[in-house]
Order: sequence, then C-alpha cells, then structure tokens
Amino acid sequence: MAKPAPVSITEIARTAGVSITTVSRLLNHDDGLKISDETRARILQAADDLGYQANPFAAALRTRRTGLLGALNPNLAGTFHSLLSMALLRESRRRGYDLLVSAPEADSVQMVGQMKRLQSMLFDGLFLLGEMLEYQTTIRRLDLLEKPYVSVCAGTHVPAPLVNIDDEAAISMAVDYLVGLGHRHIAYLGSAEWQQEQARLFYYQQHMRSLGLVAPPEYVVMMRGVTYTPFDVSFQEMWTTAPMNAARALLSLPQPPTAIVCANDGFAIAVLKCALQMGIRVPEELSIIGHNDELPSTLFYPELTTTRQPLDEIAVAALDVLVAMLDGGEAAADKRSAQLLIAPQLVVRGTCMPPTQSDR
Amino acid sequence: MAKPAPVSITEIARTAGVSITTVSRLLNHDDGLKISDETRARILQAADDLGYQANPFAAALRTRRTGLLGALNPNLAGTFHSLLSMALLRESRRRGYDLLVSAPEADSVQMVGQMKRLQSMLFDGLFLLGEMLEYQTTIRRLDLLEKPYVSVCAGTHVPAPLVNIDDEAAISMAVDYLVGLGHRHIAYLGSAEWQQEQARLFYYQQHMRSLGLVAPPEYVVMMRGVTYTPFDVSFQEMWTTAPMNAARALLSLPQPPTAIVCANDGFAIAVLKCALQMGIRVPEELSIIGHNDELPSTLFYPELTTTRQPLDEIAVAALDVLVAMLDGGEAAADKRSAQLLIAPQLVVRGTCMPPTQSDR
DNA sequence: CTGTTAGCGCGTTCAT
DNA sequence: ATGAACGCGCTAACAG
Repeated sequence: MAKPAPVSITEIARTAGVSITTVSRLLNHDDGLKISDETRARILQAADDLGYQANPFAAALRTRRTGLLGALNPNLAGTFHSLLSMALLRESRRRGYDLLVSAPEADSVQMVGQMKRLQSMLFDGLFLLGEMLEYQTTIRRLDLLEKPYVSVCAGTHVPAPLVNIDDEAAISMAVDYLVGLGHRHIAYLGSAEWQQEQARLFYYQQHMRSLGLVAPPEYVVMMRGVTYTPFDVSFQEMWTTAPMNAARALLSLPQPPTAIVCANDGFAIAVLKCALQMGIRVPEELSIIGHNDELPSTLFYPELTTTRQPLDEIAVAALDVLVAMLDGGEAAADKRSAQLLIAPQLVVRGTCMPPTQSDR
Repeated sequence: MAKPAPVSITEIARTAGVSITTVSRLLNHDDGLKISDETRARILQAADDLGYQANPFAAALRTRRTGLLGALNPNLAGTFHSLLSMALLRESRRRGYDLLVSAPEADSVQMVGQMKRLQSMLFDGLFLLGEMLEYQTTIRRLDLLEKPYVSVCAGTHVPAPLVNIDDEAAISMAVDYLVGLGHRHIAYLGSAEWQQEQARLFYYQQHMRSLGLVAPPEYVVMMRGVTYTPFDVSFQEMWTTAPMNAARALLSLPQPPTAIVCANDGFAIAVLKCALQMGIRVPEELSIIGHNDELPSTLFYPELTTTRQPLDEIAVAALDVLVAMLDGGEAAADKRSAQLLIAPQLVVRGTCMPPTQSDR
C-alpha cells in the first residue's frame, strides 16, 4: 500500500528556484549560516507552503545514522524500569537523540526476527534494561553487528558495557540501618530467577557475617518462578501471591525475623500487605526495607523505607557511555568495557523502627 | 560518523552468482516460490555466511511502509497507560507490525520537532494514549500529513478516530453497586485537568440524579493542577499529596460521605491511604471504588474494588481501526470517524461494603 | 555562497 | 526462472 508521495526537497528546490543542495543544507543541517537571507527566505517560504517534511530514510540511507536510540524494556509496565525509561528519554533528548522503547520478544527465534527488523539499522544504539529473556542471544547478536549498546540496571554479571547501582553498598546500607536500629533477626526475600537478586543475597549474607550476625537458612527466601512472563498483564502471582506466601512462611516461623530486607520494592509491598492481613503491625512488630524506590513505594501507609537508585545519574552515565561509543574515536574502546557503579541512597520512611521485644 | 557498510543484497548476489533481483525476491518477499531449489540454497548459504540483514530504510524508501507502529504515551511510568501499551504491543505483533513507544514532548514547539522526526515517515500509523499536552497540535498535524492514528483511552471528546471504554456505563455501574449496598452519601473525586474525568463527573451527577439522589457540591472534588508534568518522575504531589488532602477534606465534613467514587485507581489508593492514616477503617467505615483496574490496585490491603477497562479488547479494537486505515480501501473512510466504546467490567474486591450507621 | 553529480540498498517494471 | 536498469529522497564531495 504505497501512500502518495509527500513533497521532497527536489520539489521545493524547483518552486524556490534553487538547487536541492541548498535546500538540504538549510533545512536539515545547522551548518554555518552560509546562505543569503534572500534565498533562505524563499526556501523557507516554499517549504512551508508545500508542507515539506524530511524523509528520515533517505537521510539514514546515506549517513547510516538515525539519531534514534532504542530501549528494550523487559516489561513496559514495570514500575522501576518504566521510571528508568523516562530518565533515559529525558537525557537522550537533552543530547539531541530521541528514544523509542519496546519490549523484547519472548523467545530466541522471535528475538532474532525482532533484531533483524529493529536493532540492525533503525537505532544508532541501544539500552538494555534489566534482565531480559534471551539476554545472551541478544548481546551476541549486537556484538556481531557491532551495534553499540549499554546494559542499564541489569546487574554486574553480564559481559557488556553497563551502568548499575552499587548493590553491595545498597544492601550493606540497608543491613547497617536495621542493625543500627537494634535488629538482629533479619531475613532476606528475593527471586531466584534474577541474577541481580542472587547477587544482592550474596551481599546480604556477606555483610551479615562481617557484622558477626547469622543469616540462618530459614531466613533466606529465594522464590522460584517469579519473573516477568512476557505480555502477562496481570502480575498477580508475581507481585502478590508468591511474595505474600513467602512472607507468611517467614512470619510463621517459631522465631520470626524482626526485619525483612527485600530485593525490590514490589516484594516489600507484598510483605507489608501480608503483615496487614495477618494483623502484624508495621513497623512496630516488623520492619521492612525495600530496594529501588519504585513508583508504588509511597502510595501506601506506612510509606516504604528503601534504598534509591538515582535514576537521573544513571541516565547521564548510561548516555555518556553510549554516546562515546557512537562517536567512536579513542574513547570508544574504553567504553566497551565500562562498568559504572552509581552510589545508592538510603530513603528513610515509615516501615522501619527498633524491634520492640529486646532480642539477643 | 558513518559506520562501516553492512552487507547488502548486492554483495550476496555477487558471492552467490545471481542477480540482486533474485536475492531480493527470495529474502524479502514471500512471493510464489518461483525460484529453483538450487539457487535458493546458494543464496541462503551466502546470506548466512555474510550475516546479511535487510536495510529497512532502503526498503521503506521505495515502499513507503515500515511495518512500524508508534504509541505516544503521555507518561511511560503511568500504571494504566503502560499496561495499555503492552496490550497494544502484543496485538500489533500478532498482526505482523512492531510497536515502538515514546512520550510526547512537553510543549508545542518541541512537539512539532518531534513530529517531524518521528511521525512523518517512521511509523505507518500511531496510537495516541490518554490525554496529552498539545493534543490539538498533534492531531492537526497528523491530519495534515494524512497519517493514520487512533486515540485510545483518551476520552470521547476528541475529534479523532477513537477507542475508549464506555465511561457512562462504568460510572453508572459503580454508583449502582454502591447504592445497591445501601449507600446514599456518595462523593466523587477526580482531576479538573482531564476532560475524561470531567466527563465521568458528569455521568456521576447524571446517574445520581436519575436515582433520585443528591450530589451536594461539597461531595464533588475536582482537583486543580493535578496532571502529568512531563519528565517529573516523582509523582508525589499528583498521586499522594493532592488526592490525600482532598480526601481529608471530604472525610472531615460534618456529614462525611460513606462512599467515594474515584475517577482513577491512583486517587482511590490515595483515599485509602488517607483513611488508614486517619484511623478510618476501610471498608467498614468508608467504601472506596476506583476506575481502570490499574497495576497497584491489588498490591495493598484491602484490595481495591474498581471498574476494569478490558485492555485486550481495547487493543484489538484499536488495531482493527488503525489497520483498516493503513490498508486503505473503502473501509478506511468509515474508520476515520470510528468511535468504538468497549464495555467495562465491575471488579468487586475489598474496599466496599454496606454503610454501618444507617443513613437516609 | 551555490550548483552538479554520484551513489546509499532496495523493489520493481520489463525483458529474456 | 532469472537479470538489467531505473529511481525512491537525500547527503557529500567537488566545482565554481
């Protein structure tokens, strides 16, 4: 279904009585102002009259650049990655790029198809947000195409240029805060399906040990099967059922924890909901600390104490890396192995206080 | 920064010893199988060896089609529109299109720039989600370019092909449910900045009247200044401070309402939070009903009773309209004035029950 | 300051 | 069943 041809620079060159080169320079380039005011006026007039609009394909065909960046968001409705997308969008535009967001396909076959259509030529570079399915397939292919990309908030275990928060610092901060409040019985809740949350578990255990505290096995819950199912828009199991069951088990222990460190705010909120349902008061009887400072963290009562990922800083760092790769030069090589860790922030709100019955 | 040229069909034609025509037909066309098995094998072999990938620009330059649809989401982190984006993405792919999401620019000048870059040629068609800034500017320009677009869940007040839920039915359903429970003192909370929520207010008043009930002015709160501020990632004022203040005022009235109809789930959750803070039990002392069935609706306790917009149905309808316009033909003209209303569903959860003190 | 010219990679007649 | 040749709209030398 070919559409009627829109006006091209050829046409406006003719009506303005100049060459297409001049038109091209004036309209689609901010070169030096090497154009006389008179011809400039004539051209702009003609362009306006005819309703000219540049054809990005023709330009891209020549320049091999589109000025477009892409972001692959594993879940368009994710409360954290969507906030991150906005930060990246803002920063991209500030630097003269536009950002388009899509979600990765569900399996590797589809993924390759998607790659072919989108990633190969449409975008100058890509952001990969979080841990997505077929991550290895994706980056292998991008490497093959020599397409610049940066992993953002996907953990530090990936063999790719990446920007992430310092999870070790964040978890240590959370544990230190709880211990400072007087807690000794501190549990950890995360999903076994994300390597990033596995890493956070490791940092939790490591830091507990360094403080001379024990993290008994029954205090560590890594849920299985809890991950994004592409295009499942309900999220009921993931954000409610599974973490609530885990929390209930934790709180039903003979010696229940007095505080729970959650690998993300979604789980933390589920723990809060579970406590409310069980009649356990938060924070009086149970302290909860999250991770990420996601959108719903302040929507409920009490508001969630958590560790924030500074999204603006992350976006700036991510664009620094990607743009350096785009511009090539000597900087590019370094950036290919960049591993930037951004400092997290402790956000104290209403879900933590000293334990009431004195433990220990 | 020109990148090194990737392999083109010319190159693979040469190594396979055939003409580019044949390669083009085999690789990017599912014509009749008018190619001998032998040459087919040779071509595929060469393509595979060289890592061929089609250049979408060259193709688009000729065909004036990209197979790409765009969605303009006023807020990438919106809990409702992001869910909607996912539904549209799924349905788009099912029909052989891919969908890319972006956020509209903040002001009309930028908006025109964005249009020029993106909407003019990159996308075969567009979805406009919700009420965005510069809506009129946007659709005027799209009309000018004869670019097919559909407004989705943006209300019915726009002069554009649209798909929306039947807000009148949804609000009536909500009011009927509360009245059936025995409520008589029913308030309404919405934002004055969205025409869609103004319309819902109208339906609320209309339906109350038709039931012989009064909606006194102090029971109607239309907040001012509560709307998306582009790129403000905090949302604190919008989703917490403003609606909580409104709820506090409502609940401090000499004769407070026994139930509140909220124009969206975000406000409903803020009302719930306010009640919790004030020590008012929900649903025993206050019933709350939302609108949309957004993501956070089930994250808290009690879970929110609301009216759901069936996203899958909406996505199917939206693609029906857009694809018809894309394919042109006689159907297209009708579709340009399509106004599809999808039936909402009442979702009964935990925030409503009969009022305790018998009113009336 | 402005014009001429030569492709970018692909789809598409029109031949064969 | 396959190939030759043209042009989509634009940019980038290179002239003038």
